[in-house]
Amino acid sequence: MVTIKDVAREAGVSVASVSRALNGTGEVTDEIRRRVETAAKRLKYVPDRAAQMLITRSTRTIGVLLPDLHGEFFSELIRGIDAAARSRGLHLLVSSSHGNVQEAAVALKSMMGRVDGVLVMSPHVDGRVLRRILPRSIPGVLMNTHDRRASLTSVSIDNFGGAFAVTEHLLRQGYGRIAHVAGPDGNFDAQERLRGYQEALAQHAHRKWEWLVRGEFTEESGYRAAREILALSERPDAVFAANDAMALGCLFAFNEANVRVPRDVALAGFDDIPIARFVTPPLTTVRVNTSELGARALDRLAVEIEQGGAARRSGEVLATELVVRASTGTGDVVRPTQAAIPIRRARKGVPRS
Amino acid sequence: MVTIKDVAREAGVSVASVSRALNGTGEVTDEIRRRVETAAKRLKYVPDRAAQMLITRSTRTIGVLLPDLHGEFFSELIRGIDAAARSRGLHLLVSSSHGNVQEAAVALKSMMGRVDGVLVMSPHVDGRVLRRILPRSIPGVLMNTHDRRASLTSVSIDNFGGAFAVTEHLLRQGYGRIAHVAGPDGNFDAQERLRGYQEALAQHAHRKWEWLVRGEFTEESGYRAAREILALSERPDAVFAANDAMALGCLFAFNEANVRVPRDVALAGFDDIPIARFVTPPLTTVRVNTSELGARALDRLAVEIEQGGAARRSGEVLATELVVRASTGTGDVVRPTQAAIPIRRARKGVPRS
DNA sequence: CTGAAAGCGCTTACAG
DNA sequence: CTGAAAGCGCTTACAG
Repeated sequence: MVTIKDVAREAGVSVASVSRALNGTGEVTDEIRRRVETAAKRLKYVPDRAAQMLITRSTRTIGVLLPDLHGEFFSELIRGIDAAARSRGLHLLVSSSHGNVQEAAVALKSMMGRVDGVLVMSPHVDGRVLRRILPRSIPGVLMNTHDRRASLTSVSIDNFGGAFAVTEHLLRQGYGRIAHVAGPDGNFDAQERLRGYQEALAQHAHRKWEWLVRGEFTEESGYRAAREILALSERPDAVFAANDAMALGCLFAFNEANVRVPRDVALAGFDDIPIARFVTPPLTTVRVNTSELGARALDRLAVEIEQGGAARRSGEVLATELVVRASTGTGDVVRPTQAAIPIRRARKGVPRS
Repeated sequence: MVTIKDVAREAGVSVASVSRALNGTGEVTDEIRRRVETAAKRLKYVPDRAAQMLITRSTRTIGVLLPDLHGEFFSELIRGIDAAARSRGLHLLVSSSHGNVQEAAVALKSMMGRVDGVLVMSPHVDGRVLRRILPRSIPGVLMNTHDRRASLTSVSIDNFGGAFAVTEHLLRQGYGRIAHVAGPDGNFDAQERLRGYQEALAQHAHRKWEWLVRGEFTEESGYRAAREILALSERPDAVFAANDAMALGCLFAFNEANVRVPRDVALAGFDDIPIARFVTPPLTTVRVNTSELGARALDRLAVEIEQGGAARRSGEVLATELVVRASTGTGDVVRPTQAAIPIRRARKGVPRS
């Protein structure tokens, strides 16, 4: 292994000068810089990161805690985080696949000392849990997780606004009996989407019909939910599933039962996964910019790390787009819903589309 | 920050004893162990990773280099890698989204000193490139990338066997004019799948018809390929697309042109993405255990790290499964193709299903 | 079994 | 501008 001493000897200078020349910190004559650089190149010198970390107290690394990874959503999220990290010269230490709070806490603790901050999205880790685990000196940013005390920065998708927009779209299309296939109990996204659905119905006082069934955000649970719906004596004329995977499960069940979409029942989802526009009929849904969610969260965290505790905590909500396709009876129009707004306002439950 | 010195003072012992007691290395009396543990707990002591890395020359971290992340495949891959890493107490430093060799090399170099080994899957990094970048002391394992000189361990999906099996299935179903929508030129998976298709045709000497069009592994390119196919004066009676995304694009184009699947043309893909069984008709395809690919690659790498250069390099190929669905004219049978075999044999081009 | 001390490779006041 | 030296927090022969 070639160390800074070897370079210093080769260049005929002190290790201090090597450090200064290579890092661009402190003044160094051109002559010395040149000699150091050629020596470093000749010896293929690579500074030892561990030693740098130890002395500078900085790892240039971000920890990323994710739930069990399944599907497109996470690859997009990581993609956004990675691109933002790369452009800032930060490294990413990722950990996923923990099934409960304990495992998540272990994963998080084992990152301490290796990272300058953490990005967290986990059904098991909310603001309270994260605050308890994290040392004061390590900033953390929550993704798609609400922090009640708002003492941690969070970045979220506008689940409420998207669900509101799609429900309102169905109402405007003339559907009056809209069922909702909700996501798992306790899931933040699921709660917000349910809230958007209910708020839109509440705004249209003359349409009081409401029907709810729980799913697990999987195709299978969507299929089962649709079977339940088909068995109702009083069937809905439209179904809004809390994500596209469940909507696809519904579509499968409807096809099987010879129930035509949208003629017999309209169908809408959430996420705009790539396949949504390839199914028959193409699926009305809400487009979510997942990679941007990751990128924004990383940017926020980077700022907090740089400012070292001086940065203001904040909540940010990312806009969604309503994507209207044939499954709700009409064309292929894409309507933006709203621009990013502070979370405070988003949580008031006021329609914004 | 609380250091090992603080714990030593609190427990009334030397730092050496604290280190020994906490790490379980070297003999320590129960009395000392107890005092150290309570002191560590009371002070919430967490060993500084950077200092440990510096002195032990071990990071307990694996670097993972991936191409631009798109789709389900990568979340599954990372999932498999992460689970295997967790069970060995290893951390994961991931980097993706580099568009060329230079960027990949920079990413890889910036990992040096932070990782004990690297896992690589990148269209821009083959065995030769990786060997040039990596210091001798850092082992590397290639995923789905062939190393000509076989001086690096690699773990791959049996693309050849899967493509052979699906093509043979079409031939046995009686299709004689099978077109292939290939993946990008120079892509390893694409090359192997093409080879499997051609080898299966070659084995059935009486079926000489062959037609090839290049795609980019995207739905859009599959759609365009199908448009080309539809324009042929002499149309094929079956299409084998090199991945499911392109097969879905084909299906979309066929539906649009009122060409019925499988009545007018049979269709098969590769990957068995979740949606494959939900489209109409359900898609015949080849199932790939992506998370296992990641897990196996990590396990191999971990062994090489432990053995420190003494480990034998090896090639491993993971079996695939042919999944027969309605898009090729029949039921829902699932047939395994083969067990994992050494890459040497796999590369002979002998049919194994 | 235990402790004093060396040393991992680097950065950064400090003095010149 | 440059170099000698201290020190980051830890592990591990070494001597007792």
